[in-house]
Amino acid sequence: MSLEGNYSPDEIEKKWYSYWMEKDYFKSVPDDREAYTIVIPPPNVTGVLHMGHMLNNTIQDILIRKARLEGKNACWVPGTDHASIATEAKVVKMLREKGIKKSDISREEFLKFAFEWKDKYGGIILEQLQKLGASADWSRTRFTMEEKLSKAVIEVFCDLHKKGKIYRGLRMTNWDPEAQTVLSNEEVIHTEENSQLFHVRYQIVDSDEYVTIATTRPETILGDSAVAVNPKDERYKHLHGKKVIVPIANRAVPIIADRYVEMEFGTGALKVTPAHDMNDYDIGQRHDLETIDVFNANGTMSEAAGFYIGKDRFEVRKLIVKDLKASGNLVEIENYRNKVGRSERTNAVVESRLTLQWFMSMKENSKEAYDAVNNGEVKFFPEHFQNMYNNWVKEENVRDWCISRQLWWGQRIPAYYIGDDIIVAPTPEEALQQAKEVTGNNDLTASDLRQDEDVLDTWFSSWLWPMSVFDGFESQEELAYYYPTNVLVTGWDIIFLWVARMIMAGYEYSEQLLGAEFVEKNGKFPFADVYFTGMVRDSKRRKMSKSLGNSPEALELIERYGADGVRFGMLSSGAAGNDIIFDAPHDEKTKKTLSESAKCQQGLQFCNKMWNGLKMLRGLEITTEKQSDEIENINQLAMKWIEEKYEETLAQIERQYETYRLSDSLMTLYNFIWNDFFSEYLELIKPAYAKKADGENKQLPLSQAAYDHAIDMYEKFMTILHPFMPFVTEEIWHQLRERKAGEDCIVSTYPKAKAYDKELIKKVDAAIAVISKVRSYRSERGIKSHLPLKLFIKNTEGAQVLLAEDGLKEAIAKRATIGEFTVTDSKDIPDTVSFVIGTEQFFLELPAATIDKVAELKKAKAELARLTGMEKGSLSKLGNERYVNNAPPQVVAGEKKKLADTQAKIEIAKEVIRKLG
RNA sequence: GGGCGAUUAGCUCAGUUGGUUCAGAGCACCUCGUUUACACCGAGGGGGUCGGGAGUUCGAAUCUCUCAUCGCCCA
Repeated sequence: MSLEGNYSPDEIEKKWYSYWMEKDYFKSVPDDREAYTIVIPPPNVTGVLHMGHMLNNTIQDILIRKARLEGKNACWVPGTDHASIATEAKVVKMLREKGIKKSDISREEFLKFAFEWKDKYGGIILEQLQKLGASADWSRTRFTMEEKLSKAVIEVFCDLHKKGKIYRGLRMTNWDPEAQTVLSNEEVIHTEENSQLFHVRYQIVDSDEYVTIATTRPETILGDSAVAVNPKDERYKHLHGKKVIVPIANRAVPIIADRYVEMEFGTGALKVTPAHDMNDYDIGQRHDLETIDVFNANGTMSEAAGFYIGKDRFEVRKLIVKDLKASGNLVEIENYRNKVGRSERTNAVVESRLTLQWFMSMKENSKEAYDAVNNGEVKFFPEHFQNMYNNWVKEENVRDWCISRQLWWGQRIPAYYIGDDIIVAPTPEEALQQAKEVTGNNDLTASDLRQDEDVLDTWFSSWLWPMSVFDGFESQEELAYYYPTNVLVTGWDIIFLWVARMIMAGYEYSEQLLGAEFVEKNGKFPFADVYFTGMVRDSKRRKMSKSLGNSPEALELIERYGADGVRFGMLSSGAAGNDIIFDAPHDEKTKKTLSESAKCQQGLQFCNKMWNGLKMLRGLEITTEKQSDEIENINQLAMKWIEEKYEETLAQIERQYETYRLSDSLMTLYNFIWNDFFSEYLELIKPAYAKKADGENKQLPLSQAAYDHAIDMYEKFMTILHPFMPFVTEEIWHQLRERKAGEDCIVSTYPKAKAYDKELIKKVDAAIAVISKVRSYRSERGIKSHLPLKLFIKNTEGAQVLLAEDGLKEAIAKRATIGEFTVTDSKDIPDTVSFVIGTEQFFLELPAATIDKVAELKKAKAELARLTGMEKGSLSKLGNERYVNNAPPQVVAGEKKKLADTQAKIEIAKEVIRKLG
């Protein structure tokens, strides 16, 4: 690969990814090393890569790559989720396009189509993750509905049933009329929507009087069984026990008194529809009311409604309003905002419906899950998600988990019915055997048993993921090595759907599978840490989604900026746990979000910067001859300093990793590489140009020692940066020097942080400040950067200490273009301006015409005022006994030092003013 | 209705148990520079009463209370 031109990621990324795959670097098999394990949050099998995946998987990849570099046995298990509702919906749609109706084919035929579909489109998202650089062990790719994992799900169902934790019952449930299945509470998204509140009057039986109720759902009037008022409500006391006529339906229903009714809401009278509202159902139970289900499964009006039969519920809302108006029973329509529950998957408005379903009791498991997080066995990052978690999982709030779904795509519930008996068994054969025992009839055959038609909730398979991907339910060999996993990286939106339930499964099964001794030693939890990523949002803070069209195309971003650039962009967009605002611009004309990003661009520019730095180093002439003392001194200082800076950076990054502050780590590293390594270090060692005898301007050579050192440093931070930007680092790693087989950045050694020399760093910081000050004067006065200037430093103890550092003086001279740099005892040097760095005073000689005495005086006076204020503050603090006695000694000592420094600076400022004025 | 979180520079955000110059970073912006790695660059610069108010403290961006605005979770 030539080093010409700018860095172009495309080819390089392809090359290294296939190289890593060939070398099997992502593969993990149990050995005697420490394991570092992450299981992927399995994306939907038919999904395509979106911004959320990129963020999430970038973070997982960083953690895995770092662990690998640290010599751990890093194992990242990829896979996909069968996503029953979403996938079934897609397959149904695909079949419809082929002219096939789901109702016309058998379960077996449907599943055949579904598996064909899955085989065709199922792997796409995983291939896309590879483009991002994900170093998952692809040989371990799992699927929640594959045979082994399904077997585990069925076993778990039977086991929990045996333990009495799974039961079947008739409950008010959430019904998705589009998918035509029941949903768990967690799959219903409640949002505020604009709607209307209809005031409808019901006539009192045998009276001219009416009672007016307010409802957002007039179409359910046909299912009314009562009108309820608050018992304390004076307005309606005279109506208790009377009856009213339900409009349209023309049925008489009782007026009942129930404390649930809020007197202030609407008219204070509530229509009660036990079949279609959770609260109404409860009222119905209390008052023994009739339950009239007026909807069919698909959300159209049922026979029981008696009117509008077969029409959709929202169409009926309009019709019924019209009819109510015509009969004079519509009193008022009020605009209103109310919470509407929609299906997470189909976005259909969810109906409450009384259905017979399978549930899992949450009582015991939720308590364990609560304790796990609250006693610190499982740690959340950021911590505050613990509050949200506790709120859901605590005993008084948690509700039983509805686990059956009226779908075909999923694990079929292993429950078999014969007469009134329910047999739960892992296989039909075992079910038959049990049925014979239960009924006492030995002549039963398989056809006498009817298996439950429903499948299990997708999450009922994903909650086992950290165990089932290691085949933990059939053999414990791998599980014992990889379990518990180290960290789970996921979005906070599935904290209840998934995270809480995996914790429950961990506590339910780890001991059962691995034994008491194992869990005693290693813990029952499925993961030690949970890193919650934020949601990726657009500039209006809306969640990025396909339907809104507000998301850039993930793959286009990778094409444009390279995976490294995109990883950089994702990471620098926001801190852990916070939602991240992704800065993709908007095309005003087409209203579309462009697949562009300034932050990803910055990432690509960073790659380019490193690329060009390498180019420069490689282009230098190298010599083994001894250089001038001046050059040797500068090089020595630069080398010493960058090593200390490197150690400082490393220590900082390590601290940030511990709390998963990965964006901070990347920025720390970015600053080190760009500012310290390139802008300071490399500029310090870079040889100057000199006129040769023939008049040609030629760059001097660089000493071999300095070159080798630069390459060493470069190599070191390639390893540190590798987890964040794997491709560019691997490429540069190989460009830095000839490599033997297997000597690759991805498997290089991550260094351990060491102590570093803070004093040296401070001294060089001061030197950099001097250089910056000189340049600032040049910039203000329009003095060319290559015109040498004279610089003086006042001879003090501090100055001696500073200049005792070999090379420091020369370094300042080189970087600030100082012709003469002299230590002076004089207080007054003509044609100079004076400035203070730290506590040292410097005088910079400038062309007389460029010195503005008035401005200098003004500056000096302002400085004096600032310093005097600071002195006053320090004096009052130190004069305060309570401060001196209460504040920690090092703080007081610091304050004393600050005062002394301030006072020294005040003297200098006064001196400067005296001279000028 | 119950709960959680946020409010710091034009934008996106840090600020680690209250304490050394703590008011920061990146981007954006302004000025200058086409010097020989990189204009996807270099040098320099401007910019915030830390949402308002009160309190605790020797000391508050940080702790407490309160108000305001915004976001989220669960009913």
